[in-house]
Amino acid sequence: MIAEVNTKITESEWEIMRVVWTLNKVTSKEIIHVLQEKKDWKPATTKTFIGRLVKKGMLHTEKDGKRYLYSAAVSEDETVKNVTNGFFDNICSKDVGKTIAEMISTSTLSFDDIALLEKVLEKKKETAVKEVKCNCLKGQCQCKNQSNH
Amino acid sequence: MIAEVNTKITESEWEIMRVVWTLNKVTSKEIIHVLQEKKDWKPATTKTFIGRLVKKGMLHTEKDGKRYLYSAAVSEDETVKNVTNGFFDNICSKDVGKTIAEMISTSTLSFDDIALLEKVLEKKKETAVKEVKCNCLKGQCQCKNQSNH
DNA sequence: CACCAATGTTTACAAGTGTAATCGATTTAT
DNA sequence: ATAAATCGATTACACTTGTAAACATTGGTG
Repeated sequence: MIAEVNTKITESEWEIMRVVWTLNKVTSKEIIHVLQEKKDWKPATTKTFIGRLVKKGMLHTEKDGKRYLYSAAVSEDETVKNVTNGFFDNICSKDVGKTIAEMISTSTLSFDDIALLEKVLEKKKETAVKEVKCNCLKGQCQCKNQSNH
Repeated sequence: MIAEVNTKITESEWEIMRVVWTLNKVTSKEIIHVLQEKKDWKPATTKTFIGRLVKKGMLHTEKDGKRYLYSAAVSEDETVKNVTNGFFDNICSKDVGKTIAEMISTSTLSFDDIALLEKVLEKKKETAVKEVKCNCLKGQCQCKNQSNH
């Protein structure tokens, strides 16, 4: 069986992972250094999070003399996907489109981004549905509120 | 000064809020009933979450005889926006577009959704930038990894 | 080779979260 | 009017998370 990786990630752990994703193979010293500036964490604090991530299986370790080189056991993409999925679970699937629209409106995007999004949308037409089915249970979204029999 | 509302919301609290957002003005009994099915929570559990939400200022109460009628003090839209903002804080602003594209790819969308998204994108062109500025600190995203001087 | 500095491990502790029982007040039914 | 049912408030408790100090180990330096 595959070694189980706990993909749930906390806010602080995310900070660590970002450094690892960026630098690929890092020592704790480097992570500590980066986060000391950004988050004003004491070295000990960063160490704690590193330790927890290793235990969770989200960081690989490779011995390098006295210390370890840390690397990511899960990709950033994968993690982002997990989080977004979890988030979309909290809203009615009918509202996902509207919510994405909202995100677009409030984000800063480049022309390239827009082009990409247009392309993706174009492609999406192939698999678009007439109406998204609501997956909520009665009492947890408007669609099923009035007349769902 | 405005009564402070703590907008941070936990997974379980979302469940409660969804019911309130849907039903607008509810008794604890109704909330309990809805969530007993979905989450298999004991009434006491639901009560705890309701209490915490009231304390946080996310639920308004209005006395109705012996009991209360609960209503939302924050809108679903607002809450969704808060959560997405928090989420986007965890990735490089340069990657927001790509991430939204990813969301579109993996979501089920209707033709109407796509039309809406196209419209929003069209509008977005007015304020699009040549290149999104990366807001990460060195060591936390690739853009600044190589040559940021 | 002994010691020091660096690095990982253990322990600590308060606050938040999930889960729930119990208590207390009060409305409603008998 | 008294008992029963209901509903909010209080208390409980384990686990997670943020924050960090103290401790232990060990590779490199003098």
